[in-house]
Amino acid sequence: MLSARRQAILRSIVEQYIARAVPVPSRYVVDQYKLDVSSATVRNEMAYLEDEGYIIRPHTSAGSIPSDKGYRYYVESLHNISLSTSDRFLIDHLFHQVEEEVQSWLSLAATLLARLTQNVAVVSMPKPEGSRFKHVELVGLQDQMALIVLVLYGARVKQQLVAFPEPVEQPQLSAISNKLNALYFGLNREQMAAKKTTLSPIEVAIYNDLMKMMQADEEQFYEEAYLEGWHFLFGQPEFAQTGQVLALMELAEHRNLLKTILPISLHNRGATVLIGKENEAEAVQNYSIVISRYGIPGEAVGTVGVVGPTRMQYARTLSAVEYLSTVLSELTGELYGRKLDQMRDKTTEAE
Amino acid sequence: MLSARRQAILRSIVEQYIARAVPVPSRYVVDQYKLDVSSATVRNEMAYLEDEGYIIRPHTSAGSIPSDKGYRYYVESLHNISLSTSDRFLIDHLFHQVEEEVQSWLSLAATLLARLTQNVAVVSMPKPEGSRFKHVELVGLQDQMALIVLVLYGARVKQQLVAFPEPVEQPQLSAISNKLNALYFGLNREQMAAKKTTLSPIEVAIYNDLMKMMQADEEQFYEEAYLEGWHFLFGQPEFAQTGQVLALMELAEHRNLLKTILPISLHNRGATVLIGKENEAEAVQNYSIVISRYGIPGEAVGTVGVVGPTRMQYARTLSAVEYLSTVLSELTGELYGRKLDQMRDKTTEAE
DNA sequence: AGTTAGCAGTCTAACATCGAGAGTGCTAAA
DNA sequence: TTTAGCACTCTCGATGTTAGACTGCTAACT
Repeated sequence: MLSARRQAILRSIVEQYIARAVPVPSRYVVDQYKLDVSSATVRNEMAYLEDEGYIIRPHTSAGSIPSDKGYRYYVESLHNISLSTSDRFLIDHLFHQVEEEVQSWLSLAATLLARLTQNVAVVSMPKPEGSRFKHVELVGLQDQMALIVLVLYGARVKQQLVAFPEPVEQPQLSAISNKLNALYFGLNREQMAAKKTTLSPIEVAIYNDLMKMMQADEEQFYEEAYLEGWHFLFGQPEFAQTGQVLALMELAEHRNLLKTILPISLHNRGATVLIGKENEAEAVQNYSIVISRYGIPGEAVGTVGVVGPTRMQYARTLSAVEYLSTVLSELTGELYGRKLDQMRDKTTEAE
Repeated sequence: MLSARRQAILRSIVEQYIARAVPVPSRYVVDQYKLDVSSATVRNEMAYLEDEGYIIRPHTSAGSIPSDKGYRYYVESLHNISLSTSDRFLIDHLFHQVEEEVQSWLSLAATLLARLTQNVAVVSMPKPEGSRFKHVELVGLQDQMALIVLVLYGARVKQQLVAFPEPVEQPQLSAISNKLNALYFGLNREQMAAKKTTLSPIEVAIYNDLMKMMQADEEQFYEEAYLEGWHFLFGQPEFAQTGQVLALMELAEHRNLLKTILPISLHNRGATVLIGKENEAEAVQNYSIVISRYGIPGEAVGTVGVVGPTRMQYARTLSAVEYLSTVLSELTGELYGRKLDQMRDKTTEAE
């Protein structure tokens, strides 16, 4: 446990480094740390902090920058942070006037989060563990072809083309969809497979497609996510050399970034912060990740978070991620037909 | 008109600069240009090319790099280019095993094109000028809420939540959708607006939503496009400083890049190449764009193309864009129920 | 007239040197 | 325990220098 003064000094170093991206000399700490102490005293304390690994010096006669451990200490010491009312108002306002479509919500959330935190934002779809059949519709496109529109629980809509060996008329298609709807309503994939019924060849073809679509839906957790705000990263002085961000972008384009990041949130309640080397994946060990699960546990959960330099505004980022997580939770709740107050119980409990 | 030798020299300079990204000295031109001439002769010719603005020298005693005009000459001199059979085979193969869903096609096309050309690929949705109503489906989600699933011509499916002032049961929803389907089948937005009928308040609410959805569909031309391959750009030596690409990325994230790029293809048949300053938008004047329209003129068209440094492999890029454009045209054709050979007539005619 | 050898001249990139400035670490005194 | 003060270290920008890469030009050659 650090003495109060050392804490204050560390805090000052972290905040100044976050703000200015330049090693912080003892003099600047004195300026900010109002109590009457000289820079020499601060230097002594800084020497201790350096020994303990909270701060690092680029070279002997330079100021200090926080280490991952220093950032961690700083983050742990944050509490009672919350987004400014004006930001909250902005978010609420924008969410009220956006289309009522999941994609729009997520896209808006990603854009907003990126803007607020000046970093890359990640928002994934809210998804139940497995997909459940709700409704299917068959729309004839031409003689031997139709569009399958599959509605799953959670207002997820899938579409796929299907070709038949022989022409099929719309009335017949409607009959088939009625039959399938009656048969499978409310079931998940296993239950549908277990259901023994005799189906015509055409129905079998459609049934197979439905199963494939539901499976694909379950697998595309990692695919359907919004990544927004790359250009902020390039603006940061630590990434002036393109090489630094290159690895991260490659990861992102191969969808591996999402596989790396998204599972983090699932094992924790509330927002999680991973700083630099605390990350398992090597490519993100120069970055910090602030991430939170949202949605209704057991029903449908998604992930919302931020990736940025370890030198990020943790307080602001944490509060932004947390606030957006509750907003998205409410929206998911509406989608799943829960009463909002029921939902609030579940999310605030996590704090 | 340049003499054959000057052409050959220019060509050699362009190709070597594309390959190595380093100013090309006269000696290297001699090495590649097999005929017996000395570097001095080549230098004389290079002096001419420089006077005429085909090449540029970074400084007095440096090799030369092609100017936009030089690239333009080079591109014009390309002919009979086509993608290697192995690449073509790869593309065909991958497109055969992908899901039959427009999004999958486009995403695959973007990824492939980015890989093949090592640059940023842009692929936009195939879209008719206006949207035409095909089918609507109403799925009750909870008492006072339903999901509108709107199918437009071109297998475009839109979904939106709608809330009612009072509970509405599924049978009533089905009745409404039947009525609307009978009423509006095959109409575009203007025709739907012109159609005078008496609608119940709930029907009016849905009608309004439908109109909004169709309008949004028409406007989202610029939104729905796939951009893939950013990381290649950062690998290029000319963009080692992040500042260069920053402007482009910002443009991309605000969707303005698409507004800039996509219209280019619409006024031309076949692939279009815009080199450096030939671009109108300032932010892309350091880049070249190779872009082509695809689809069925008058029915539904989309855009496929590449953005990269002016120093790009034009032959390869052109052929890749052109080939993917025909592949996507065929797929669009299937979607719109045209016979493939009809379609081929239209697209090859453009060459 | 076109070509070329040869060489002077130009420019860059890499490296070394230098000095100013910034900050520290240490010492000795308060 | 704190601090004034100073020697020491390191960076950064400026300046200088040199080797090497190419060119441009001239004069000779075919």
